[in-house]
Amino acid sequence: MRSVRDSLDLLGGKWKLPIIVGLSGGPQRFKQLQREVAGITAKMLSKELKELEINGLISRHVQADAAPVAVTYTLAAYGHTLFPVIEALHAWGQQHRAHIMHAGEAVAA
Amino acid sequence: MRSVRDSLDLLGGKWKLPIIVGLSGGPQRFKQLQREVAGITAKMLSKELKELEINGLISRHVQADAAPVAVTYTLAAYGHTLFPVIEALHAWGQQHRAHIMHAGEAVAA
DNA sequence: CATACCGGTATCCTTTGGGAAACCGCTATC
DNA sequence: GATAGCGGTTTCCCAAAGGATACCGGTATG
Repeated sequence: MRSVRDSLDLLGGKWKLPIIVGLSGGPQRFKQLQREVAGITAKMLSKELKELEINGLISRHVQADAAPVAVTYTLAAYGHTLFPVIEALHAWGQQHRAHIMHAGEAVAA
Repeated sequence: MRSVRDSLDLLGGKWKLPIIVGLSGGPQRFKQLQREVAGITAKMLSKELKELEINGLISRHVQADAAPVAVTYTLAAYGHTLFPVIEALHAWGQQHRAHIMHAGEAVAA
């Protein structure tokens, strides 16, 4: 219970988990990531990325040599430990969508 | 990704999951539950319980015959489908606490 | 030259989440 | 009669979350 709340403290809010999902397929550049995490503003993305980095879940790499200075964000090793959480959420969300589609029938409680 | 967000829509916020955890041990009366979910106010608990009930995750039972009208909240069958989610969150939170102790470096979000 | 992309930051604003405290009728207990 | 517990609701209020918009210097592209 306390541990559930600990997790929620780190991962709570509208965007943290979606961002991690967005990075779970591999490193992404800022704008790429913004497109992937549909609906997020640059301000929010920037802010959330900072917090995620502080907590060691992702890492930020700057390639200064590149022409327009590329920045990539990568899911850190510690971030990978969140996969079970994400998978559980993913599975439940999927199941829930199906559940809702079927709703409308007689529901015996 | 969309499914993760769906889950977050239903379960997001500070209290929904803690409340479900609080009910996972069996039915609880309102005040009992409030004591169990440490820190929650009656207003919040009342509001969150309504939303959880609307979404079919818990059910509310009134025993009007009893002396001071007992009300009990129970995790509905559908609420039980959240156990994998809760367990994942619980495990991660526990692990994270250990992780932080080990690193000797706690960073609050 | 104009436009667009990159990786953001700064400013302003609205919405919401959520806490504190008072109060409700009812009952049982001291 | 006073107090306490139950299951809440109501009101007031503040802080935080989050959205919209504009802007920055740099480069490449048409």
